[in-house]
Amino acid sequence: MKITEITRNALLDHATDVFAELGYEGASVREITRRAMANQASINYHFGGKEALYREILRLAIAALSDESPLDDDTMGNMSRDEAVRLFIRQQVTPLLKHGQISRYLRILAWETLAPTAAYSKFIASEKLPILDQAEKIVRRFLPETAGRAEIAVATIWLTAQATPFIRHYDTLSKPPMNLKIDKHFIEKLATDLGRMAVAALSVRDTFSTAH
Amino acid sequence: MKITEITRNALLDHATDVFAELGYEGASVREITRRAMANQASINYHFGGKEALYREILRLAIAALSDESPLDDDTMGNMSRDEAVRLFIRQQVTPLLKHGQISRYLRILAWETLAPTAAYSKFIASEKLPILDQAEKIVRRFLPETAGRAEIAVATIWLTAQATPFIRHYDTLSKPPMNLKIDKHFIEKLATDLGRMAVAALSVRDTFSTAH
DNA sequence: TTGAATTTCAAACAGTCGTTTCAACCCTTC
DNA sequence: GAAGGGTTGAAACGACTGTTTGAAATTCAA
Repeated sequence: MKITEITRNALLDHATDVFAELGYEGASVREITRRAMANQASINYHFGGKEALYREILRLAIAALSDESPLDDDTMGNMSRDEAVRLFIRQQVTPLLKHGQISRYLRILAWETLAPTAAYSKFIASEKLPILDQAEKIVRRFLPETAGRAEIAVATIWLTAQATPFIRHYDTLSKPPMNLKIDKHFIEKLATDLGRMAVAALSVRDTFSTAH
Repeated sequence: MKITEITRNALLDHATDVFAELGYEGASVREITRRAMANQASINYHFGGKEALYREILRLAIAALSDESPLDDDTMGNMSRDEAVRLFIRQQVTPLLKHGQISRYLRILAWETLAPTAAYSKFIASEKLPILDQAEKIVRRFLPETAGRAEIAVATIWLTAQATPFIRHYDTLSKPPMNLKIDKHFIEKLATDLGRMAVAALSVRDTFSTAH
């Protein structure tokens, strides 16, 4: 590996750390270059500035998180609605497994929900996240035909939020005093339990009409 | 009202805005004093510094959010487990109603979960939030006696997270393109639906044993 | 109204921020 | 091995940060 790529990769790696810890504004060029043992001006040379470096990391984050979407419309249509829910939940939970690899990306995106950067806004303007669309399609199969916009919106948000607390509370689970081992077995059980609970919760919305 | 209290209150009010928008680090003394139409040094004079002002706002936030906890152990023990879940959910959802009054506090606390300040750490060290305890007690009534630590932890986190996405996505719901009116009727229906779904989901954990 | 205390004000301080600069260095290629 | 472009290095720039300062203005009691 060329020496120029070494510093470039070191900058990317440590910048991901710092951005995840402190957010875009909180991360300083000096701290990133200090950890990467690179010069203070190296970011401007290799990437063209702090924001350009952040854009590159955002690109890697989106790529790493979106390369696994086994849920396309066709396969989803051929499943029962219960199976669709379970697969959707499983898809949301599995990132926990390679937490060490993508936890930094998840945390960077968490920062974006609270303090959206200009770089991120431009990003999602071009890229579209089909998660909400998928969730809405699944949810519609449980709600009655007469369901209004509000009901659909609430159920959709609810479904997309079933897995997020565990990603958010990863540290709470894995560190003292809980000390749970987040391994493949744990994820498997979590996906199974959450899937069954979600099916049960959504099924309730079907048996009784909630319209007034 | 004395003129000194006017500036003091203006500082508190606009500082709450800025802290909610930009977080503690992102909020600048100059921006706060500019909005409050006060002098740049007024924060140091009235509160003793930026951090002291933030502590005061944290104190107000905790007070505003904790004055409403109708769920003590006694009343909860006299309820059926289904009623306990529904009341717990309702308690979590109701802050949405006076969103205009406490949304800024909620957002400040959301910042704290991502970037905890020293002021906040000292705060929660003395104050304890019984929400997790309440949730765990409720959850235990649904899980089998043989349930392990992991199962209880997962279910507890799940229950506490049922209402949060709607508080987090308040803007998504109330602003275009959704434009849902978050009024008393909406909250009532949301609490009812979420409560029924949560009961259904938790009940599943009881009917079948999940132990291997 | 006078006089003392409180509050406001503009200016300056030391520190950090991202970026620019240009000489010094490394490494490839001839 | 020397030339040349690619890369690194230390220093400096202007803009921003929270805080301090001391004089000016305002408020309140006598």
